[in-house]
Amino acid sequence: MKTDVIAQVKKTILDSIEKNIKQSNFQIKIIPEIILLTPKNKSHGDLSTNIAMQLSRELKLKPLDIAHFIVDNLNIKDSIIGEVEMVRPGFINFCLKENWLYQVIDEIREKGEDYGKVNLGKGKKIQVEFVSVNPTGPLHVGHGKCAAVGDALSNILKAAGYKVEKEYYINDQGRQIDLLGQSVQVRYNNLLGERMEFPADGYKGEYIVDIAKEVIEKFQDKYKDRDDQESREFFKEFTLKNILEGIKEDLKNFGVEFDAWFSESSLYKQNKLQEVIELLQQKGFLYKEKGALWLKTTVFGDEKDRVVIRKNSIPTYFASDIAYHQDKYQRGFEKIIDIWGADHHGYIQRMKAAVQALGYPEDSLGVLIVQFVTLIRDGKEVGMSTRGGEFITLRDLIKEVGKDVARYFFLMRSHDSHTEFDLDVAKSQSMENPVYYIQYAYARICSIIKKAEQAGVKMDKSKVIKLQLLNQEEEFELIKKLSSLKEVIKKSALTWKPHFLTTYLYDLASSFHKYYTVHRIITEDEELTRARLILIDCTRIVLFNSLKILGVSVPESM
RNA sequence: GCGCCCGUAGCUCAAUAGGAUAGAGCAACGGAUUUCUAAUCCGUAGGUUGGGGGUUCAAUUCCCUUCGGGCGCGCCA
Repeated sequence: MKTDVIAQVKKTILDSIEKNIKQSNFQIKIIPEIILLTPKNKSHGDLSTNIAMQLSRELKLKPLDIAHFIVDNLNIKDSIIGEVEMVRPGFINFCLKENWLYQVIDEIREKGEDYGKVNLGKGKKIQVEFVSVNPTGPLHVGHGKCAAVGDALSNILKAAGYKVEKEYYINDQGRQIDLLGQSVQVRYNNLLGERMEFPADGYKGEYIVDIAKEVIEKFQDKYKDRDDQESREFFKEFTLKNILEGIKEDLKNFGVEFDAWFSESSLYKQNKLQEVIELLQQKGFLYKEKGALWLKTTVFGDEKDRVVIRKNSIPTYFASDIAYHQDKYQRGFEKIIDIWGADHHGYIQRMKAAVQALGYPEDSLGVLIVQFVTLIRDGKEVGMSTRGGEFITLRDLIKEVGKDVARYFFLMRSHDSHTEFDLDVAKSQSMENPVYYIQYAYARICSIIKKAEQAGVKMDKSKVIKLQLLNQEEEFELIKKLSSLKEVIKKSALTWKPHFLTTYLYDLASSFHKYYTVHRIITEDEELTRARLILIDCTRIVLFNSLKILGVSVPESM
């Protein structure tokens, strides 16, 4: 089994440095974590550490002197490590012999679809809950960004060795749902010529009328001019089901599949809410005031205490959420990630407080805030107000630009910065569009491999490949890029930022395109051709694995 | 008023868990194709990282302050 070359070299170096420091006369309490990273400037070597500078303050010595001591006593017997040098402030840089790059190729060939996986999570159970839009209307583009981020992050965490479950929480309960049912009921009656007053804060969207029309199609005037319990229940359920199906379908078309759909009303049916209130009562975090029941969230740093049961004895949304989160922990998740839109950020503190009141550590719950999306058309902002009439749903967006482009655009920037989504760029099949740029690299590789096969050069595992023939600058660059996938996955998983992977993919595609332009893959020299084919096939594998994580498809021809 | 996020090239954004000369794309200008897909590649130009302090050997990154933009501050969800 080919193992991770870089990881091995790192270990060798780290062990030696650490041993070295320990054996010295240095008076240090705790040795800081020694970090080896890849310098952006290649004249600084393949790996670099800043440990000498980190130690300099405590030791009151010049960083360069410390670096000298470390390097002089370095005992590294790894054939792959070449030169070691010290530079200005106190960096220690390691140059590796070119051999290591060929080992990367071997590793990729051997691991194939598993290349890029790391065991950071060690099987830890983690839940990612996202989208969770109230089922009172269709998904809009902002929800699409949450969906893309949540889905990609889940895939990244899986690749990083966590056991991940994706969940959607359905608020299928309470006043808003009653109101939703009523809205359709009134529209239904209106369509049938009945005069019935529309609820004051009812849902006014056109989709409500569409649902009413569907009721007519299926049930004609069966519920006409009725306002009894049965008809109300009927409209509520019909509408809920209808909208939820739409949401599920939209998400499916967007490439997002959830492992679980969790219904709020199930919490009530199973008495979970009552249980959690009693638990909090026992723990002494609840008190009565002004006829309502309050949770002492201020104990855990919230601005003010929050109501869980209203004066009218109806629980708040917050109460359901507490019960819901308790249920998550009871299902054995060690870590919970909630992904919310930016308009909910004010909710983080109270949710974290609730989790702590339940007895779980603060950082067991992580909340990821996804900033808003602005759509641009013809250089102008597209109004997103529901009333404005220009409202664009996720479904519209997918229809207009396609799933791949939509997903990529949502993932190419950091989730905590606003996304400016230019529809014209997204639709252009040109170099402006980064999605095509990356997919094109993949298609190009597939095309070359096919061509080589037709010419009789097949990638044969049994043949000995002379990887040493890969000695061009562009080839080294490309292999180095290939080697850094694992670091990228690791970083994305630790910071919960999928955009690191997106950026990486673009760079990788760029390295390949450059290589392609300068060198021919299929040459007169069969051995060279074989070596180069292996290289681009490895590139294909890495592109494939990364695009799969992002949920963007891989076309073999374009 | 209080809290959170953001401010980097003309525009949209990056910047490895504080690191070395702040990088891409678009737009502008100039080049490359008898070649495995030009949806590509190369070059030029473009910056006081909003302003001002501080911490550090080292700050776009951390702290304080100020300005500008977004969002949130219900017994709504």
